[in-house]
Amino acid sequence: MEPAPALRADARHNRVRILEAAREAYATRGLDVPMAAIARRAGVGVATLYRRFPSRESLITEVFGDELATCASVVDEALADPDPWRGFCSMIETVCAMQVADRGFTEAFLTAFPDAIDYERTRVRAEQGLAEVVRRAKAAGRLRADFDPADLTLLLKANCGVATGTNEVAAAGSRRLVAYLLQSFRAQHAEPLPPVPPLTLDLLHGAATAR
Amino acid sequence: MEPAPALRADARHNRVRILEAAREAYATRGLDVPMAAIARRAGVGVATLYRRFPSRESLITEVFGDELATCASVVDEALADPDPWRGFCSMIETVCAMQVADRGFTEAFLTAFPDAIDYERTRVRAEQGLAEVVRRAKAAGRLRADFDPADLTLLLKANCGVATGTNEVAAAGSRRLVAYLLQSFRAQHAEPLPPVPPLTLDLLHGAATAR
DNA sequence: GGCTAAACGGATGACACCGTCCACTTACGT
DNA sequence: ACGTAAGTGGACGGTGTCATCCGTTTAGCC
Repeated sequence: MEPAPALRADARHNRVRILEAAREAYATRGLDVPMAAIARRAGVGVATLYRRFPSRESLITEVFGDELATCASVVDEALADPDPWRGFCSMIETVCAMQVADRGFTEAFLTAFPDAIDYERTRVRAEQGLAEVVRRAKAAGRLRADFDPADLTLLLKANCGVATGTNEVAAAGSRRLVAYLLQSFRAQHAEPLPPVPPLTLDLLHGAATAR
Repeated sequence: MEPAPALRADARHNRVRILEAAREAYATRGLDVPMAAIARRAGVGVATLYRRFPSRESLITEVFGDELATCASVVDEALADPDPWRGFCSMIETVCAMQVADRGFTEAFLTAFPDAIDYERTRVRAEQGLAEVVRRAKAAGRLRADFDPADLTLLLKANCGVATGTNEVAAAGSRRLVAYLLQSFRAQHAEPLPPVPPLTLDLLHGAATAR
């Protein structure tokens, strides 16, 4: 999977610089930063950037790959928590805080990853972990029975909407939204029932791609 | 307020066509549609469009003005409902459905209206109505006491996040999100309390502008 | 040290959109 | 009917971004 043509030392160095610059830029200014800006920030020429990452997409994919890994680790933490409900909640809070802190991350979630084949594995693992977190929380009787794993995607997308705008306000808004939603998710509060067909992750994903 | 320089008949006609075209375009493709596309859709030249609406912003402002008026009428309906809680709920559901159905409307809400001086009056009226709806619902004991009118903005922004992507999926997601949130808003469910400082509308508005 | 392929960076062409300018057309008052 | 001012459409210059090409520099091996 890695026939890595063995980059020269300076090339490897620059590659890292580019990734760092891209991550910073995406985090602060969102996903559609000019390639030239990233190159400048990284202290390299545009050509270097394009040689290393043939398309804008491949760069985004690469950067986002790391973030996705972080996500996966958050899921693992949730599973490690002895209290299933606390794990569930703090997982959600953490990811939402990440979304607010990093605008690019947010957009990447919306825009979906068209060719994220490399991450498919990570993604699947994350999804399985997620399903397990949900299952545990339900089994503990704390999470309402009609909660669907896809509701997490829903929450994430909702949080994206709140995450626009800047820092503190977005952060406060996000925390409040999450607090509200977590209350709805609790088993004790399970009202009649939300009369809505749960969405599958695939559908949401497909829609984002098809846009 | 309307020294209306009395447009010629054909000009008036075209103006309407432009507004219609713009509304359609914004609804389906979002807010950043090329001016040329709108002109073509309206069957007029680009110059005509620019003469009628000096800047892209002024066009958006104009189109959105109508939508805002619709919004205001929804608030009035809520106030007219003898059951405060039902009015509150259906108001939210209606507006959210509108957001999902019209992508431009959604974006306009996020991007804020920098020079919407003309609408200031409508906006203020809508906000006052909103506050009244909230007050009534609280007085009826159905809406939790720590609910802040700004939470409506929060909900709207969250719904924006869900509204991206296409039609049915977005619609289903939105309905489900709203259902969840409405449950949290109910007085009976008022949990310990969301430990989050309520946001003021001004802050949210300011943040969107400052972006 | 010196050679070579890898890596570099800036200049460059292609493209899309914005907003203006100008020569032609048409509504409408007399 | 006809003159004129208002209205119209398309062409055009300006700008910003993408992605490539090419002459120059440099790392790494002998």
